[in-house]
Amino acid sequence: MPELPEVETVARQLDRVLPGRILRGLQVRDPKLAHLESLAGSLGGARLGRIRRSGKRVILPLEDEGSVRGWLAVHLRMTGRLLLVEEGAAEPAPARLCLELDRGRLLFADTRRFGTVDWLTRPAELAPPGLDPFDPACTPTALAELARAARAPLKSWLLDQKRVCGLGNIYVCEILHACRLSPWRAAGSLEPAQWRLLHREMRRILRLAIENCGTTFSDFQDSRGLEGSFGRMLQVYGRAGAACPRCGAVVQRETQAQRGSWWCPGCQE
DNA sequence: ACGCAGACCTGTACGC
DNA sequence: TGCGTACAGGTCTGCG
Repeated sequence: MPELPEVETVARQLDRVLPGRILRGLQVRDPKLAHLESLAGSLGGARLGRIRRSGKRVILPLEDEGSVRGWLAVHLRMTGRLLLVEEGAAEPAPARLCLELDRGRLLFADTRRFGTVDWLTRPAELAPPGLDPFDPACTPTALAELARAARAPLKSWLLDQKRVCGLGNIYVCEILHACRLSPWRAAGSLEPAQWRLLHREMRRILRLAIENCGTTFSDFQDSRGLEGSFGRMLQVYGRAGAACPRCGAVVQRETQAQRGSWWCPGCQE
């Protein structure tokens, strides 16, 4: 489910309440996360630091007297959720992992079990794989340079996290529609003005989605168990057969690189 | 460098 | 109601 705005939403919410809380215990409830079992004994008493996003991962630092012991890096993949459960409250969903805190618990719930949690100890491992859209280094020129001579379709190119990180299927479809660019267009064929437009629309749409706490298409929930409201603003994603809000043509869905692409043949080229 | 198939998992929606 | 099928926001590996 989660792309950059959803991960950012979760990280911001957790950052308001988690820093300073003490980890009392760690329960691994899914054998797929058995690699974390050795941490259960060693991390007791550690203090949570500032929570942030790196690419599509949520980073939870664990500290000791101000020095960082390491970072839990959570990738939510399709159905992962980080849910904060206050003292005494019932667990809203089956959890794969439970961090017991001095007050309450943080659950990692994840129906499809694709999500990952890694214990990182080297700062270099925290870096996102590609350019973050909000990184000052991510400029229209930098994007154009990265895509120079790329023949890959624009959509596949943008989904590759090693280039730009944070975009997923929903936001790529929405950004390309906003720019009037076809998902099938070769990435290396854009003019400088189109890269400027893409850069601007990418940031605008992601920022708007963050303000709306993300998109709940089927199962995204934030750390409070609430849905995001950006779904109401979708122009093309999931709207095959509907009229394009801009030109009125019928929105199409076609499979591209094994995934659905939604776009408007009337105004995207 | 790229596309594609298949994996990893489970739930939901839809057609018959 | 029940069964089968398609599909889902992500990413990896292996093959051509």
